[in-house]
Amino acid sequence: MLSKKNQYAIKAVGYLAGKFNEGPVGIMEIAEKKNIPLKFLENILLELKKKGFLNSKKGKGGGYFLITDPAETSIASIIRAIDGPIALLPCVSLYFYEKCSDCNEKKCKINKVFAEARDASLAVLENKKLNDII
Amino acid sequence: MLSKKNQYAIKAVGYLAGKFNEGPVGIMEIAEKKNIPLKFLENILLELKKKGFLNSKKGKGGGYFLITDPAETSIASIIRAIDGPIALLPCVSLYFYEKCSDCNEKKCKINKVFAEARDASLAVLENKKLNDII
DNA sequence: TATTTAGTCCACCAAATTAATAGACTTTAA
DNA sequence: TTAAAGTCTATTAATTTGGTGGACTAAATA
Repeated sequence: MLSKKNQYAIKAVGYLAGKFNEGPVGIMEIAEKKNIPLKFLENILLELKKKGFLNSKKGKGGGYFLITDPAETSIASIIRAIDGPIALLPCVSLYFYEKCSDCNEKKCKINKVFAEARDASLAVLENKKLNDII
Repeated sequence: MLSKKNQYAIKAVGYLAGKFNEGPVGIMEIAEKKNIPLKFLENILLELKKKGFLNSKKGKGGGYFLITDPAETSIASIIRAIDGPIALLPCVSLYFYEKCSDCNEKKCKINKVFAEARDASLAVLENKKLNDII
């Protein structure tokens, strides 16, 4: 299961994708429309900004806006930015790999099964873009 | 990512699957072979016993053993027993479903994408059995 | 240029969950 | 009867989660 933070992040970023190229969207508007606690949302948007998905404009009429192309930004990339690994085990993660303490991955069947599950899941999450969740 | 507990559970149950019908396996043996903290493993095996996957025998020569057929016991069922939902969002979970506060699931594209990811992942995890990870 | 609106940033907190440990108790084989 | 092995309860430590507070900064506009 994704963290709550990540669930909110996806909703927020989906909302911003729907307003791509329409100027800054106020954080209050996103919080209200998507039912996200304001200050929690602040943390999330800031993090997405640091990770390069969003930018913001200060002052009156300011807000957040998507800077990556929603037709090119995968759902997987958002999940990785917030929660990290998508794989179910560290030893099959592509971006956050950690070796098992006790198994030989060449032979380990657990590794094989979970690599297959990861591939199946990523086939969807890498392929689907923000445009697909507007 | 699965919880550490679940990662250990899968290793342990995989080990027991490899000794199916060979009598009780001591908890110490599992802990050592699979590099799992003994007392933590105790919790895990007890939980798997309560959920109906294992049984145990007390006293000298005792230990734990699998009672479900490893050819029929899916990886998905073990994950559900320990961590609960496999889906990435509550609103697409088959066994632990929770409604979103703010979206119409008939229309929600987020729901659709994550349902598809869930199906892809489950196609593997439901299909792979304990026999496949010995 | 003063005021107001709105985002930035940093620190903090409480609750829940996760990971792990301790130790007394029960059962069973030899 | 004793030693080996699982049972059970409880406690603890660490981490994550979900959230708050408040001072600060930038920009529009009156």
